[in-house]
Amino acid sequence: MGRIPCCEKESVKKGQWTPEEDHKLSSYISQHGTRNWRLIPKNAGLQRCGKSCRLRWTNYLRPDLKHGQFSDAEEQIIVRLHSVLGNRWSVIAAQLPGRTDNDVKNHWNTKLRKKLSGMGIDPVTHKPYSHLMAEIANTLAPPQVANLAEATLGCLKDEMLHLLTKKHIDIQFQSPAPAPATVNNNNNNNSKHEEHDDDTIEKIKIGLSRAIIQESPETRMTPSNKLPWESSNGASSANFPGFHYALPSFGHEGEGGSPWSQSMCTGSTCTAGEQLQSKMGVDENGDECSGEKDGRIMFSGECELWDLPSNDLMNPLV
DNA sequence: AAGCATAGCAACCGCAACAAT
DNA sequence: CATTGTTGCGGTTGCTATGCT
Repeated sequence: MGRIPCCEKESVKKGQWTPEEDHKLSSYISQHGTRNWRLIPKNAGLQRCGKSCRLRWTNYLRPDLKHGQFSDAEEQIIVRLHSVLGNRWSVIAAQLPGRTDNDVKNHWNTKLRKKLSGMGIDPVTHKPYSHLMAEIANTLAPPQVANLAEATLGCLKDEMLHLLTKKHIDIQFQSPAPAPATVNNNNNNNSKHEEHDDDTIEKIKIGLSRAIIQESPETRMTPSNKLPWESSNGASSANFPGFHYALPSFGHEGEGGSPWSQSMCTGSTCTAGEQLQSKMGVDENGDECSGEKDGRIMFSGECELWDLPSNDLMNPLV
């Protein structure tokens, strides 16, 4: 039972396409168009699944495709749109002429995600890791913070180390620190890798403690200050010329809801309703928030998180 | 020079949305 | 309105090229 297959699997070829197959598909489509992908391989004399033909055409053979490197401008658009739309690659690709969703997705996964991480920005939420940690600490009760921090550090250790290093915070051990009280106390099968992880996490803990001491709450994250994850030589802005995250200020008191919930509408976690509210120019309370301002489309519930010139958009966002 | 690790890219798979009947 | 077929999308895998030890 179940769904019928899109083609007879046993008589269908898989894997890399040959130039001959490409030629057959291209010439067939140039004559007959792309109506009914199921019939195209049969009529074009190809031992391929219709789905495979469609993919090959849309991702590689289409004459309007660009095949070269992504430009800085294209990268900026991807990062900006990803911060609002999340992994909606087709919508993002629609703003980049000649690029496919597969191209954009691959470029994100292989380059941009790492680039952002290297800048100390979480590629999922597009918020600096330091913000995330501070927001967690602000939101949770102390015992929860401790548990969550322990778990989070394991996942984010590389990015955290990078961030602390960039901030010139000494993360070397000065005296042997006591081993963290983790659940992993199996004394016989501790691999070298696990020891290294424990060391790394311990270093991060120390670095974070020093970071907190070095930066009083009054001096951090004020919008007029230099962005906290920018290196002193401005390397981050050099990576994305003209790219700018206008950070929301840290609201500790006197604001409705946590800073976390207020600024969450920036990535894949954003609900469709929230995105729509953003696009419609209202925030969750119905107050005017985003929309078009001075010829620039403003996104996100914070109004400031990022902005994009409206003529940058090739196609209306769905 | 050989072996291994990593990055980049092309392609596949399963699911969901949409259209036609 | 229900069913069936088609298309589109996003996640994932696997292959190849390149770099490193």
